[in-house]
Amino acid sequence: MAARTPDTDLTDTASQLRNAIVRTSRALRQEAAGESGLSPNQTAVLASINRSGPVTPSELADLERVKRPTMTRTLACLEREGLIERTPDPADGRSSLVAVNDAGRERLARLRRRKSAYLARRLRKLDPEEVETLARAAALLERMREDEQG
Amino acid sequence: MAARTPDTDLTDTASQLRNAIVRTSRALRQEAAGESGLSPNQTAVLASINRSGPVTPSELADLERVKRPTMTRTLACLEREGLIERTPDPADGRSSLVAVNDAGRERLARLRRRKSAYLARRLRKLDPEEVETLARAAALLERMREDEQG
DNA sequence: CTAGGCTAATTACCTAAGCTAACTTTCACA
DNA sequence: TGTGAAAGTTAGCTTAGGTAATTAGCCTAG
Repeated sequence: MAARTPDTDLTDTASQLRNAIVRTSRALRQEAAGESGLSPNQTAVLASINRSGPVTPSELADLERVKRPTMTRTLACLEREGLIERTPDPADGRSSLVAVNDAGRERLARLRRRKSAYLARRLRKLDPEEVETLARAAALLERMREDEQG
Repeated sequence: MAARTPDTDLTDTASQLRNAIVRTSRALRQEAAGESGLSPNQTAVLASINRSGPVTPSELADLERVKRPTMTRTLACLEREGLIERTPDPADGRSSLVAVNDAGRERLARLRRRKSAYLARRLRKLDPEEVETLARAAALLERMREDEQG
């Protein structure tokens, strides 16, 4: 059976999606510089730690799909901000377990509530079904990312 | 009437979308480093020039929502790669008009065809209606960006 | 039970791509 | 025609990605 979605459409959609993501991500970074005190990257990592519980830096690097040195730096920053805590890994003396502390959870909750954030501001101008489309797109992007985990 | 989409949902969706975008954008950058020869940013700018025809650097900076010095650097790079051309702006001696040349159009077409690109690869594993959701999300993101143009 | 190799984390350094500030050239108009 | 604003660039800062090299801890073969 012929594919419902021929490859030309797919690569075209891929291009459009890619450009939209790149541009939106740029806008997000720019806004974060303003006020929040935490860059979009740092926020995403903090959310990841929160979701995955105590986790080693290496696991986290894999989750976020960055290299370990990059994660080392991000974690150092989150630690300096007092949002995470490390405990020695009982199973491996080379490693440690990273977890979000109270301050970090508070910060995440606050960020999640921010009505004036770039995206929240814009979402409020959309129809409910458009918001729903974006919510499902977000879930799909995460799923796509996780699928390639191996 | 009560909003179909209460603010709590909105800010929550905003958070999820934001993290998904940040992470996907990271993955895109990483892939681009590999092979394509053009970063996602440079690609997005090239596509923008192609879409908007001959355009001044300032207009382009506004379109992409970056500052002028940033655009100067990106244009310098695209020019070095031989993908764009500048002609003096007949209407303003301080400025110039930037346009994609044949090599640039060829490059864009090639990128659009790349079936092995990060997103294209993953889109092929989704249902058609999921692909459709992402396509609509891309359009929405672009629209949201343009709405704030002022 | 230890030698050698593997792995986790870090450090040092490079690059891309945002930004602001400051400078030059050109424009516009009072 | 002189002055202020605007376009583009240059210089320099920051963040966040990367690789290579180092250190410390783990594990296994002999």
